Amino acid sequence: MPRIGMEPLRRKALIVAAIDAIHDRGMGHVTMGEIARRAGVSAALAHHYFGGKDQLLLATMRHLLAELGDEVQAELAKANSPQERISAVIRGNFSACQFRPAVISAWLAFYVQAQTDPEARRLLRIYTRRLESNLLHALRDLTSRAQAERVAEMAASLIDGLWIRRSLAESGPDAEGAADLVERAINDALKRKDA
Amino acid sequence: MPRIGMEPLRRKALIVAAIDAIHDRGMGHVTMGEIARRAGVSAALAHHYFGGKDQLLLATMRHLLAELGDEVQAELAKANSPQERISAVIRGNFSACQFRPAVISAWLAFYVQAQTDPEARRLLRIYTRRLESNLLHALRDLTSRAQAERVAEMAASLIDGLWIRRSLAESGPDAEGAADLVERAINDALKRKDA
Amino acid sequence: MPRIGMEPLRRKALIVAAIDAIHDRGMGHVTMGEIARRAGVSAALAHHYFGGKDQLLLATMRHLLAELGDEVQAELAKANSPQERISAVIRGNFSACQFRPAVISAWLAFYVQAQTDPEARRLLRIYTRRLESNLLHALRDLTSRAQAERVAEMAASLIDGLWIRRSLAESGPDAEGAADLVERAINDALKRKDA
Amino acid sequence: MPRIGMEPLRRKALIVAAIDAIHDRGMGHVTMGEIARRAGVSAALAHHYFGGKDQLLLATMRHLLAELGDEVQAELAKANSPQERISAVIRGNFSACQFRPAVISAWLAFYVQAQTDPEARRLLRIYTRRLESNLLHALRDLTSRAQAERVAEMAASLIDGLWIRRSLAESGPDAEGAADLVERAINDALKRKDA
DNA sequence: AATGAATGAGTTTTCATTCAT
DNA sequence: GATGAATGAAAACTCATTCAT
Repeated sequence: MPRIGMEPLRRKALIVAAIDAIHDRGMGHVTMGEIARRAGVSAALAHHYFGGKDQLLLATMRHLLAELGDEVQAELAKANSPQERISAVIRGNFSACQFRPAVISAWLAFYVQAQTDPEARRLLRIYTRRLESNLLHALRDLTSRAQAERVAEMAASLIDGLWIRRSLAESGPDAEGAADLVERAINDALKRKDA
Repeated sequence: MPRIGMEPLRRKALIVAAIDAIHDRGMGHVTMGEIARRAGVSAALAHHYFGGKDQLLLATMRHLLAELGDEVQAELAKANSPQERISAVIRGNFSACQFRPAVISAWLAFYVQAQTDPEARRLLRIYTRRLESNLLHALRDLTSRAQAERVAEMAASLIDGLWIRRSLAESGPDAEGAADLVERAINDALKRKDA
Repeated sequence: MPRIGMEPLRRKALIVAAIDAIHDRGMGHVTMGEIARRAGVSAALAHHYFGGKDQLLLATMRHLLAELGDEVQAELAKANSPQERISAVIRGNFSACQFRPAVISAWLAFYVQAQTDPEARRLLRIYTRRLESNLLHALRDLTSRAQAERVAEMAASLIDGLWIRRSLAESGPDAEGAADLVERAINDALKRKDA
Repeated sequence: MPRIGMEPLRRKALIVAAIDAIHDRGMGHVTMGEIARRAGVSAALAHHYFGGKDQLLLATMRHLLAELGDEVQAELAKANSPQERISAVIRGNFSACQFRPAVISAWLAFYVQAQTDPEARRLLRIYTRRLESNLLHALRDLTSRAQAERVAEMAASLIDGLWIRRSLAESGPDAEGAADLVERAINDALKRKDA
């Protein structure tokens, strides 16, 4: 029962299905058929819209990247001080929507993909740079450039590390706890005088 | 020309080949044939030795895990103070052999694997717990139990995060720099009085 | 924006597109989608007009056949002697419109098609017989029936052979040269006394 | 029941099966599965040995080309005069093994293939040049260079044309008749004084 | 012990064709 | 009349795995 104007809806449905499929089956075992089935369409349609498995996966990654960017921006828009901006970046990264198991699985899978696929690597580098740049920006008002860079790198690594550990955790730190942990580490680091 | 006593050598060669293959082709694209070719044996032999692809991959993971454990133990054996023990755990985790791109790729791939494969998950949890336990042990002599736990979690996350970021870096933090970064964060955290 | 009276134009455009598509992609790789795209319509429409891929291809063949017939008839209409009629048949077969690479490719493809498809075979036999009959007719006034038949067969084969070779040629005989070659061969054959 | 040393046998069987399959189904409809089934092996094995459909088809073409070359060489080896050499080239091209319907179909299909596939084109050009060169060589002892070239081109075209017509014929010229027809045309052409 | 031979099961991919609008 | 949407069916291709030697 084809209706017109379905394309964007199907694309979105396929991307959402891809995230879940990656979580459930593992990147190595996702098939177009599986993804399409979850999205309620035929594998042929998924091909038609995305051109192939790899491109569907990259589109999924771009979607995740954009969503994360939006989430951080939304938090930043509400911030009124350097402290609040730091907090906003951190909380954006740990927002409910990002910290879901399926999404974490997908991010991890893309990190793996990026080891071999140049386009995935390029996309992931954008995320990496943006995170560091956001942190650096907020820290610049609080300390020296040299220390700001060190702290930003530490904070970015910590965020990634908490994500990756979360993927294994039965319970582990919830989003709230993770954000607090990062903020505390930043504050501790900023107290250091000699840096 | 089969010779006696070849089995352990073949197994080792296959595991090393698996690590490289995962790095070069990506976990999703490694094949028994590819691994066997790199190891200079037939796919049938790889199968014969390990019983199947999944088991070869798990054996590779166990190998990595054991190697990391040995490396940390070797560092710890040389340590004579709490501070040195902390440093030993960190440096063990960033040792030259562990911080090679191919090895990082493989670890990442196993994190992904662990999302769906219970045995991989079990093995990875062993690593996680061992790391935290090692850190906790060293920190117990320097601070309160509550703070030691918080700092250990932070340090463990930081180590994982630096690994994952390293996998994308063109240059990124070298092993030395990564270790320093973690030690500094631990020291900063320990200075905090209220915790 | 559908307008009335478009059907014949669409049909023609699709047939022309089919010829080009066969040339560019090869008969084995032509798709309805490709042909329709070249003709600027949807695949569904192509289907609607012709009833299916096979029928579009057969229509294309009929078009080529008709065009060749017309061209030979046009030349014949101007001929006033047996010699001129022979020349007319040959020149009709090598007329500019027929000797284009895309058209040659299409003819070749239909020869292949005819090996398995009875309708294509039937159509191609019509061409074959018409060519031989045209030649025979012109030759009957110049020699014995037996020799006329032999020469006609030789000439027809030569025409087909020059076509097929032309399809591979970087330069090869142009239409003019090809026609001269055939005429000369016919004249040489007619000089033979004993036949 | 795998035995060693099967590879060459399988390759040959697959090539023979490919020729028959092309004849029966038409190049556009041959499938690896069909060819493999005729050869009595799995489609996977055909892939394993040839790497893909295109390459199996090219291998088939190379086989046909080599066979034709051998056949002409065998005839040439027995020839002791220019006249006999000409006859040898012609008879080699129409030898029983070459003039079988399935083989003719395959050749035709490769002509079509050559319109789009550079490798097929290259291979076919080799055949084309070899035929012309063989004819030219034999003719050089009988007439001027200029006339030898013209006659060689005519003869080569005639050979190709007789093949292509044969592919449609219910009866048509048998190998013997085709060879005679070409020889006669050559002799007629050589009688011409002014060339 | 080791391997070439062989395949079945499964995946991606392609495409003619159908249908609601 | 014309098309975007959608798919079933079939094809190429991949690969872990088995087996005779």
